[in-house]
Amino acid sequence: MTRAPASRAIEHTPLWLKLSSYLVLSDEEKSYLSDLERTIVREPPRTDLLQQGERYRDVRIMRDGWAIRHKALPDGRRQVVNFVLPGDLIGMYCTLFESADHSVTTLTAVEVASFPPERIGELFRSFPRLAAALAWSGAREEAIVAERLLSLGRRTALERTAHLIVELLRRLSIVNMAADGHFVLPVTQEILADALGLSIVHINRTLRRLRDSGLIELNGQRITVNDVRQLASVGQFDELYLHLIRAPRRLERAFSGAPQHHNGTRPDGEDRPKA
Amino acid sequence: MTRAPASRAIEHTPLWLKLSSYLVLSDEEKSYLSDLERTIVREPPRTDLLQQGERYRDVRIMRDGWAIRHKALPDGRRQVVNFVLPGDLIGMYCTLFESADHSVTTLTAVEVASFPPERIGELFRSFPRLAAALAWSGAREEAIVAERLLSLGRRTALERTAHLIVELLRRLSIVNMAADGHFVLPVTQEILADALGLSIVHINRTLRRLRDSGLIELNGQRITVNDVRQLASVGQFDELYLHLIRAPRRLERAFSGAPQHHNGTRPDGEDRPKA
DNA sequence: CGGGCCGATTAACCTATGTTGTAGCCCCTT
DNA sequence: AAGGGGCTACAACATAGGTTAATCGGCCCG
Repeated sequence: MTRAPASRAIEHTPLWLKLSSYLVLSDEEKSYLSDLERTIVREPPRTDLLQQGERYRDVRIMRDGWAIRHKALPDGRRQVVNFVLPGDLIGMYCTLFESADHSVTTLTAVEVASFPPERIGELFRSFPRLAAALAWSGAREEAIVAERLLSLGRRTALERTAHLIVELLRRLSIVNMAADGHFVLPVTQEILADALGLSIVHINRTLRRLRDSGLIELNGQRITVNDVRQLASVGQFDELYLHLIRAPRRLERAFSGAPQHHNGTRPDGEDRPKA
Repeated sequence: MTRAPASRAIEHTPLWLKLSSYLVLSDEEKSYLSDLERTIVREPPRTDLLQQGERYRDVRIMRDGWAIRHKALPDGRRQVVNFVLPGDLIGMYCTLFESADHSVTTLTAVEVASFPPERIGELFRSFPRLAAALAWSGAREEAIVAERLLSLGRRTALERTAHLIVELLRRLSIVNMAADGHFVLPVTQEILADALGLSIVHINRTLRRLRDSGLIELNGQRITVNDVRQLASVGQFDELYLHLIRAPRRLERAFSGAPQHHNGTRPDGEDRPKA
């Protein structure tokens, strides 16, 4: 692992990009966030950033590169739960738990920020809007996992594969890593198989069908989506679950006040539901 | 829907039970939580508490009864994402989003508490430890979904089914709804099928195998697990993912201080990682 | 008492996907 | 240049699980 100074201004950090699509953050929040990303670490491909069963680890913020979050059965069968892209958090949840129930492994060389879990408490106490924004980010991740569950449970191999490709395309464009329907997919077919609950042979067959039908092109790790519309329709892709829309105004309002000490009296209860 | 006064003291509320297995909460936090559960609503079976695509809804806390969280494809195929048991939150995440990406439907008559989403902001601002505890609860739920993803992707029908039964048994015992390996499973085989990504016929076959091998017994909706150990081993069940262990002490410590105003200066940074 | 509906059950048959095995390609290392 | 490892590709065969359809029992309701 290599250490390196933070090279980008916080405004160009993928996490910032992602969060600010959700909330407008204040200068104080911005500077706190940038402090969290102060310690930058580089790791080579195929490094475990977190291991199933592990007790304790720093929280990481992915800044550049790809990783996978995966779980394994004792006999070696493996499921990729999600792809970790720039702007995603690693082990955020794990700090709330005694030990990790999944592993995170890099696919490419990555650049991650790293901070000790104690700072999560600090964050919740002092920066409630930031805490809520991170909860939002976690919720969005869970929504992605739930959608993948729908894929594995109820979509055919072809549909699943199409769906995943469209999802990655959408997620990558948020952080400016995809343009014109093509992007780099630094992934072996084995990993795709483990993500989609298929055998490696069947993933191969399925990709072939997608190529033969002209929907996608593959050149090494570069994938080109020729017709996003049609691919999305094959995969029954509905981007609602990615929750790319800004927070509802009513919620913004609920967060807009200054943080308050709790003092035993309950905040104004005049907004009770219809009696 | 029927309104009813809160009948139980907060200490016996399932949410309280669940959260206090995680954090020791103060009296102030206790009274705020009890205030959130002030408005109680009863709903009959087969009622939608939340609908995919819906814009806005109160947050609900399940106090009694069962529900399912599910997603549907346009053509009607359906996946049950999770079972909602007493102590679980409904739509908590959805308030952070513009609209819901899943539905929640009751299986039995239920008793839920209901509060407007604005109070989430209030909660984050004034009760950071409570906010963290709810984030923990959300993280735990996502861990359950991820484990189900592993099931659908990599476990056989028999393993999946065994795994789910053990999971429900464990979750129900936390809220005192299972004893001696038996509990009420208010669920049709169609719902089980939708939860496990199987056809209804195959669920039937699989349950038969489990019965024939003497691992479980079914009498109407009552299910009895004769040998939890063995059933868990069939399902490759490892309860790590349920995160039933109390919060690590280091995190308790991080939360133990009084809430602080943020003031632009960063809280002590002396606990940086090894340099 | 006679529908009629819903859910469980089972049989017979079918297919999507898994398994096994072989080959070729690319890229590294020596 | 030879060898080896990792990955893609594809053919041949095997099977877990899906589909269709029929039966049965319980329960509600007129």
